[in-house]
Amino acid sequence: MKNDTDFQIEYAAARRAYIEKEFRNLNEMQRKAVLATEGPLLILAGAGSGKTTVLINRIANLLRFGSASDSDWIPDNADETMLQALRENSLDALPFAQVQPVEPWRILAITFTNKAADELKFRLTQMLGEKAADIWACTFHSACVRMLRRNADILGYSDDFTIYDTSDCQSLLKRILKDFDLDDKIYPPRSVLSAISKAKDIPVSAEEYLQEARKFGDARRIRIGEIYQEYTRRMFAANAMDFDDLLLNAVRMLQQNEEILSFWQRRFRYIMIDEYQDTNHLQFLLASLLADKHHNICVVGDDDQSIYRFRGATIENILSFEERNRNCRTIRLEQNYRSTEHILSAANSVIRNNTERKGKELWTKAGAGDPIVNYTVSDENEEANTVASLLLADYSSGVPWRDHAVLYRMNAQSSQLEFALKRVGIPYQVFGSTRFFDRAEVKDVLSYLSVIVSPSDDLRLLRIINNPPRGIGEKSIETARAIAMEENCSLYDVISRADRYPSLSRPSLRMREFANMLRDLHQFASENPSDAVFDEVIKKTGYLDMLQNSNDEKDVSRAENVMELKSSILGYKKENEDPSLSGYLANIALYTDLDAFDRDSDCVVMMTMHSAKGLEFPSVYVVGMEEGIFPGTRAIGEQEEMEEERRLCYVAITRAKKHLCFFHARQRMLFGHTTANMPSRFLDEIPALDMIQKDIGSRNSRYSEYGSKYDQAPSYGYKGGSEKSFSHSYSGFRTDRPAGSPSFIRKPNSPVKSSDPLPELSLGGSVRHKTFGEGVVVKMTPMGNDCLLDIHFSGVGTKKLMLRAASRFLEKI
DNA sequence: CGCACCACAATTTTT
DNA sequence: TTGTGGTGCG
Repeated sequence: MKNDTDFQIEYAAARRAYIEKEFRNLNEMQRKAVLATEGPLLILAGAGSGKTTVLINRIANLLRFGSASDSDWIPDNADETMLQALRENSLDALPFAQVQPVEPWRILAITFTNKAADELKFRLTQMLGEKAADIWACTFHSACVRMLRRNADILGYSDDFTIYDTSDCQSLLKRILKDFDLDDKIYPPRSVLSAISKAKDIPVSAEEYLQEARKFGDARRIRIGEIYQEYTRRMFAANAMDFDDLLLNAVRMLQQNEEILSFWQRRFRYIMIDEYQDTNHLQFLLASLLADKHHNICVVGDDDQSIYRFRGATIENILSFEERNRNCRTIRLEQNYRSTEHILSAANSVIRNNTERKGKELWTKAGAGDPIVNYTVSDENEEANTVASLLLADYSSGVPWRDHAVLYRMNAQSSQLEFALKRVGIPYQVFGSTRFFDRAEVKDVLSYLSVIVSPSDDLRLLRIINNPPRGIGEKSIETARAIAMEENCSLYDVISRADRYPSLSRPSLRMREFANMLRDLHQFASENPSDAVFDEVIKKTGYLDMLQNSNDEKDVSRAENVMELKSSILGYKKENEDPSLSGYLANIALYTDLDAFDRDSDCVVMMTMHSAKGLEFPSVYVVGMEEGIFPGTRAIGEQEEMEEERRLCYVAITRAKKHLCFFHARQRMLFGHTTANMPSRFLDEIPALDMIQKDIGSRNSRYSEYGSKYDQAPSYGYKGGSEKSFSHSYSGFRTDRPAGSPSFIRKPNSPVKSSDPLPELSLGGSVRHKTFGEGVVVKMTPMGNDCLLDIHFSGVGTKKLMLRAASRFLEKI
């Protein structure tokens, strides 16, 4: 009976039905995607269509049922009893529904951000428990690091290679330009770096690049080729890799070594890649290599959300996935679970103006919802004030701060908004300005730690050799560098035996003292945990002393930042079984500010539209909807650029769940110049039915001007501490721990400490606000441990303020 | 050698 | 307007 074809079909169908029941909470398309386990699969997932849910359930399906949902194969021992059990959905039918359940470590799930990876891991753990820990859910870059740490030696790197972040690369490049005596106006570091990055993406080596450039006789390209070559040489000498190198070297490693390739190919039976529209060519190569044995590669993406073309992402990867994988199945997820109809209609209408796309229409069962509001304001101050009052109004009707996001095109637009919110006491979090790990003092200390791990890291050694000052001057350093160049050894080697070089006789002693200190620290690091190394470093180098003995008040916050770094080291130690200093440093390099996004703290979120990708908020405020800003000047007249801007607009719109507001100003001051801009063309692309117009007019402009006088004073009225540290959020590592995060996650601009004295206000009492002047309290509405105040300021009008956070602007009179 | 002052330029940036 | 990098002086 058991080989009977009918039975086989029946059994497979019953098995599939059984599995389908497990995923009955998904919609049909989602379920299809979850159950299609074998072979290449392209999931075109519109914004808010539940793609993470699909990813997670797909993994769950693989772990639980293996390929059963997508296979005709039935076990030899399959019989009527088992079929019956499946049909009856009986509890012990599970084994009958399994075909080679997948071991967790055979799954590779690639995301683009650490945050997304953490989120994935967290949700997988929730669903699957402990075994989720063995799934490789990580970014391309961290996957590469993990693979390279095992075998980078075949490429000539040692396994404790360091990772250079963008600013490290920039300083390296600047050094090279200087040494080559090239003008950084003619060879701007950023664009040279991007040329190198593009070359690596193809990938083309420095030698090939040079050869090609020489063939065409292009002088500039030859120069860039030479820079590329030197850059590569120095990176290698420092045992360092930049972000592109991580990918490039992983690819090289797999291409060059059959054994390693086959190891990883066999290991990853299923590969999933999220945000596929943002992959570059190297990432495509890497994925292709890894998937070349099992061909079980599932990519999820949305061509309409590709907004990183400028960074080398190629939409081509997703557009041609079907051609490249002939037996590929494609599933479209178009039902949106996030937004209301008006918002989706706007999104669809805007993106329809793009030509290069697969074509997709989002729809929802959520209902029409509230129309979008398009505000016309007179200038950027009124814009900020309007946002602030809308936020306050919403908060006073019971909506938490965290439900709101303010999005803009450029980080430079955030400052006026910050002041407006600060003034009325709205807690907020700004993302994307100076990263914590980019701060000079943090980089300094990290450089010490890096050099201790790998002394051949010339770049970082240069950063600290005379910092704190130890009498090793520019001249001496140059001499030492020249010797290092000549002897083809590292700078460290030269200074540690400085007494051997007559030309270094004067700084010799100080150099050797410094080298000895590093050597001792290196020794210390091999026997002590990383936090102790940190302590030893700041003690022995006198770095913290330097900050603490300084008269500059900025150094107080610098010292705080340095100590914050220790928290992050401790955090790393706590979360890793085998914490090493080099592991910590690698982790840092791959860390971004967005990872610190803290949805637990009740704050309004401010970020660029780019950073907002992948997030959602009940209320979204998009400011600066003006020609020349969004779309930016550079995109106007450039078809491709414009389409990217439009995709960005699509991303911004689809962040909103319920409420969406646009703002455009009649005139705006940006970079010190006032310009009058037309409303953004994207606004015209939104159907009138979905959007109502509101003109704030110039009624309030007098008051905003009054306010603007103070808006320009950066640290106005702030007692002690650094302003910056309050308006930014940063933290150490976060594998998802929703609550109970260690203390180094700082709550930004959070309502003032409850210990701070609050002005004792009473209804009808008089106050003075540092911006608005004198006023009378006309209404007090207690909210949680705070209080919403309505204060009538003479000549300004009635303003709503939050007592706690606005108290530093307020005094009782 | 360190600090102060002035010119200059300034999308976006998952790693 | 803001931040940064280069130069010149004490």
